[in-house]
Amino acid sequence: MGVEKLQSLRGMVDLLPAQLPAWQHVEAVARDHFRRAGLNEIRTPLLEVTELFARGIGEATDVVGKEMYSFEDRSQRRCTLRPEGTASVVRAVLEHGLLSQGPQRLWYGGPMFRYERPQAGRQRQFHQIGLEFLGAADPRSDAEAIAIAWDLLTALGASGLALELNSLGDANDRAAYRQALVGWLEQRREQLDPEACERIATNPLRILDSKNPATQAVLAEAPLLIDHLSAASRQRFEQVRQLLDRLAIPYQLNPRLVRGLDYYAHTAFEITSDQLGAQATVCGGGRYDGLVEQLGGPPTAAIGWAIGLERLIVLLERAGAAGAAVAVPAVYVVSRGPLAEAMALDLAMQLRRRGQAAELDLSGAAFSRQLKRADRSGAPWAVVIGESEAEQGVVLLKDLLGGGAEQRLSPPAVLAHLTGSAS
RNA sequence: GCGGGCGUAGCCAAGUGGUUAAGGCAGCGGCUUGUGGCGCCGCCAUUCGGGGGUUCAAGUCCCCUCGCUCGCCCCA
Repeated sequence: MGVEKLQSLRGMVDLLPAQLPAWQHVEAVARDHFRRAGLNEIRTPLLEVTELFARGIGEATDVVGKEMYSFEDRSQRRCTLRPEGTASVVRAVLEHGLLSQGPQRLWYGGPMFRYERPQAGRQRQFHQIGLEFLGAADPRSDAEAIAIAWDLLTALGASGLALELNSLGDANDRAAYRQALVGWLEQRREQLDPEACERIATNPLRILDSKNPATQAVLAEAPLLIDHLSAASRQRFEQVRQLLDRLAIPYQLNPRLVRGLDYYAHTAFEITSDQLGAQATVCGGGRYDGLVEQLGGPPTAAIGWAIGLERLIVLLERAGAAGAAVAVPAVYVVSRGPLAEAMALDLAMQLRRRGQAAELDLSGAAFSRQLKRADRSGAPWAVVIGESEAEQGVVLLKDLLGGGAEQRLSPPAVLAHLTGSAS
């Protein structure tokens, strides 16, 4: 039969005109928050050398191990569509020597790609906005980064938010803890689910995150990372907490919060909402003091986070805080007959040149049809041009919101009337 | 990658093996060859995501496949 219908790839979704006002609203509010916080935008390529993510995110992670869109280009270079933003931002900052100009306060936004099973709030192409402070070691930067995320989400009207906080300590702390945890887990191997057993060798910290109730029950007694922090790490965490208290940002300590990407250290946090179902995390982030060095740069303290826009917009819709409707024209121009139609195009363009949103009806249908559309467009004014008006060089200006009263005016008078200039 | 549910027009949706696939919204045309919001009339699925099978007969049953969805996993 007919030609096979084409459709978008699985997990790749279109954003249609009716949805975009909500997106644009979120983006505008985010931009404004970033501007006031003294952040500068950075844009990096969607496609990067695979090694950037392998080295930056960690080979043992799920994201790198099984979720990347990787392929060889025509010159046999290993390429990957970015699964997250931080590694690219760090690469760009190093490549262009931006750190020599001092600490960098950056934000970014755009599509990310992960080959996962699509689900509510989880697509294969999804969008994040995020910020990165590079060269920021002070505990105040942790609190500031979190506060900016919290303020942004709150300002947008997100509801049911909770901030979960943990400290992962530094590399030494984690090595010590890892040893203690592995020892403890080995003793209880037979009580753990098979997946957890596998992870004892590969990524034991992630076992703490297990959703398996039986495993969680066993883990209730497990040693905690927080108890293996050095005095300095502990003190640092305490400072961050005090600053958050001072900012009146509520949080819950979650000693089991272990972020999936390898580069995190010290502060780790997630902002979740109880309105989102399984994919509850709207914002995730933390400190990644080792990453810059790992990617070939100087030792550089850093912290950042990312917000998932699809999830955020779902959240705003559920909270009834979604954006405005699609654009409404100021004038709807209706015409019939060759002379009138030419005049209508000219008038519409002149209105646009003067800053007005003018919609031109090109259907050539009966006036009743055209006016029906004018009414539905929501425009407060219609300009009506028929053959007799066109011959006399005048147009009718019709008030669609009031009683529908019409004035006969010359084109310059209409322009003056609709653009608010003195008539 | 694993498990459950679902798939009728642009959208919502009736239909539960018997042969012309309800209805509503939107769209298009007309009543009104020049006037909107209301009304009335007409048009809008040779076909039920796609393919195969069972049957005299399939949107309805079976298999495969694609997609959506919910959960697991992971994460934003």
